[in-house]
Amino acid sequence: MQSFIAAMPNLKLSRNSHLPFVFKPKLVPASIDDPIKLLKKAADTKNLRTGKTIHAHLIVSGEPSKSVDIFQANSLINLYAKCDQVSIARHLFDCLPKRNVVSWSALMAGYLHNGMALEVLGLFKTMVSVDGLCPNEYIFATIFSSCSGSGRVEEGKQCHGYVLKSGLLSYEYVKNALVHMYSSCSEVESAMRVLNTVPGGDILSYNSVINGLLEHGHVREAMEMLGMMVSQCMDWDSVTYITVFGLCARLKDLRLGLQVHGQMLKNDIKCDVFLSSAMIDMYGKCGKVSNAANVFDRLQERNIVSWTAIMAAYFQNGYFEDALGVLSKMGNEDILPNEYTFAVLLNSSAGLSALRQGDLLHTCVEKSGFKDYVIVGNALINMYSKCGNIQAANEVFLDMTCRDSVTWNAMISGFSHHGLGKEALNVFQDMLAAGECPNSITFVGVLSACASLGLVQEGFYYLNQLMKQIGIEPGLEHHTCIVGLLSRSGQLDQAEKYMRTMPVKWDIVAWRTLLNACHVHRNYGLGKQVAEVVVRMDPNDVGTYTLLSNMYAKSRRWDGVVKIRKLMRERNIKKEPGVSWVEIRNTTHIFVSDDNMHPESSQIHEKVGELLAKIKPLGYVPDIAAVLHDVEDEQKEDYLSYHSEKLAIAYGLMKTPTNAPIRVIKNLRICDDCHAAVKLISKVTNRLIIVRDANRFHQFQDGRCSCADYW
DNA sequence: AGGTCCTCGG
Repeated sequence: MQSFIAAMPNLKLSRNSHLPFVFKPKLVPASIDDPIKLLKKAADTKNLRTGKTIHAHLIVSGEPSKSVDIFQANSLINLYAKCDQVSIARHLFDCLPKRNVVSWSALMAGYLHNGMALEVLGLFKTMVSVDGLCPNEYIFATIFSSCSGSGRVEEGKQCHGYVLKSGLLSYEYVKNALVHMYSSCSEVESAMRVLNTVPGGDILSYNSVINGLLEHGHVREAMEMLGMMVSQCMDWDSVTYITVFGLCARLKDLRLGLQVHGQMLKNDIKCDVFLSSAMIDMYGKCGKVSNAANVFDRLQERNIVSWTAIMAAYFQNGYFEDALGVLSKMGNEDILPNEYTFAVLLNSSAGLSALRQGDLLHTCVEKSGFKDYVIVGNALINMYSKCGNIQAANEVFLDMTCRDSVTWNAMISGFSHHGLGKEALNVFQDMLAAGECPNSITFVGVLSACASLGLVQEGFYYLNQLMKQIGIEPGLEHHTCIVGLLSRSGQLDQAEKYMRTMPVKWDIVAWRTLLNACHVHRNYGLGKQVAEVVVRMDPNDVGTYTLLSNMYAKSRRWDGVVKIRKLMRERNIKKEPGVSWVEIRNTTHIFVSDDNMHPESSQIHEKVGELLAKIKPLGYVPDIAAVLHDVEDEQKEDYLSYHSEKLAIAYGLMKTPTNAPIRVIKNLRICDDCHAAVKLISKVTNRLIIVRDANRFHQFQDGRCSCADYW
């Protein structure tokens, strides 16, 4: 095998490995009985070192005059292909004087495993047209799989015809691969036709079809398929369990999930990293974090996917700190995050509005080279947007080389939440120009943008014309946007009429939108009626009582205020205290209205007094009507000064450089008085102040707010 | 001597 040996480029063992065996003969038996068998074993266990040693042995012991042993050559190609050394496999292949079908199939499988599906299709053409070889069932299994990987259904369909005529479709491997090709290329009908009309086939085909259905959102059909599979009494393999757990996760069907878990234990299925991750995911999506943590804690073997799955389970159930905490535990075991991990971490930071944490993660993303993954870019946009830094979100957006619909939606709704309707609509225009198809989420952002700009006609145009054209059925959330749109422009009666006449099953969010509008437009008559509806829908919602009591107070109906307080006492509803927080360097400072817990409390109060004195000449009048009537008049102003957001902003002004923006997060809606005060504070201090309240973002700058006094 | 299915984000 002389030419073959000479062609072998990478034979010298890696720098830190042992010297070639000729100097250490005891490492390898003097003669190898069955090198083919050993090479197969090395390939199957991905043991490149052993494989190379055997290769070396073959070179040294080979008779120079002997011609190439095709069996040995194929085994070597297989070895390097399996060990992710495709270029070496290719080199050996190219140097072969003669190749057979096995040589081709081994090499093709190597390319396929390295994600180079198109290369496989090219090889196939050469094999047939140049070498004139006849493809067999092995080749077609690989070809169909390559078609799945590259989305080349047309080539796959031609091969489908061939395997049908030649009878190769009777091989289960071929049939499974074909079914999988159709399933993954969203031709599920064809997949089911092959599955049902060609005799034979096994559990793998069912796995493929159910997965294909799930991936394209046909959950009901996937469930039906599961039923058919169960009725055929097939033995499930571990992929079936993974598939069915995926189905449970999608349906959030905990009962089925537990049942399948039980069956899995009974049947003594080996739980590998794939299966355990699917289980963690299922429990997470079904809201059972404790079960997910249980599965995770018992794992013998964990990989990055297991870690990301448990992290995601915490995140999806609102345990953002726990999700972030997983990162350091991972670090202890020297596991490095990947793009999915970063996406979960960034979204957890977004959930906490932890800008500092998000910034740190952004740095890690840049350093570790994951910044160009779409899911990471999307998560960065989401994080910056939810943490109140919409400019940074936009920078990430503009910097992205590859965008998907989630990217566009994140930017549109980000601008909308920040009250930047114009920017949101511009991004929407760019999205259309870029050829990205909007979906129903896009239109929620677009309609909210119309609302914040008061573009009533445009809003209706998007709802009735454009959405129809694209084929998106308006849902509850779109109709709610219309309620907001009408309300915002002051057409409260129209909004109320829209809710009364449209055949929509309105939820509490829609009613609250109308209620808010009544509050902002001081239409307390309608407001009180709407509030009654909201209270009936959720008797425990503190916000509604607060709003209602506020409306009574503003219309000086103290009897109403008393009534509401009595109602709240009876129903044992406690008023949630106002809490605001602000991040200064590495620390989050928390302020609760009316308390003096902060160590610098007296300086802060002094600062608030100073600020209020500065803005009074600009027209600030404390809104004492908003304060409950049983408080002494001279105390009312004090009450207002100690609102948590005022304390947090004052502290931010004390502790940050003069040009730094201040970001405050508040648990409740910002009150009228604070809103008016902060506008003027932004003017006298010349600062950008961003407040995220329970509903939205307020960007205060130069005496104005991005919400245009509507929130 | 060679081949197929699967887990983590919105």
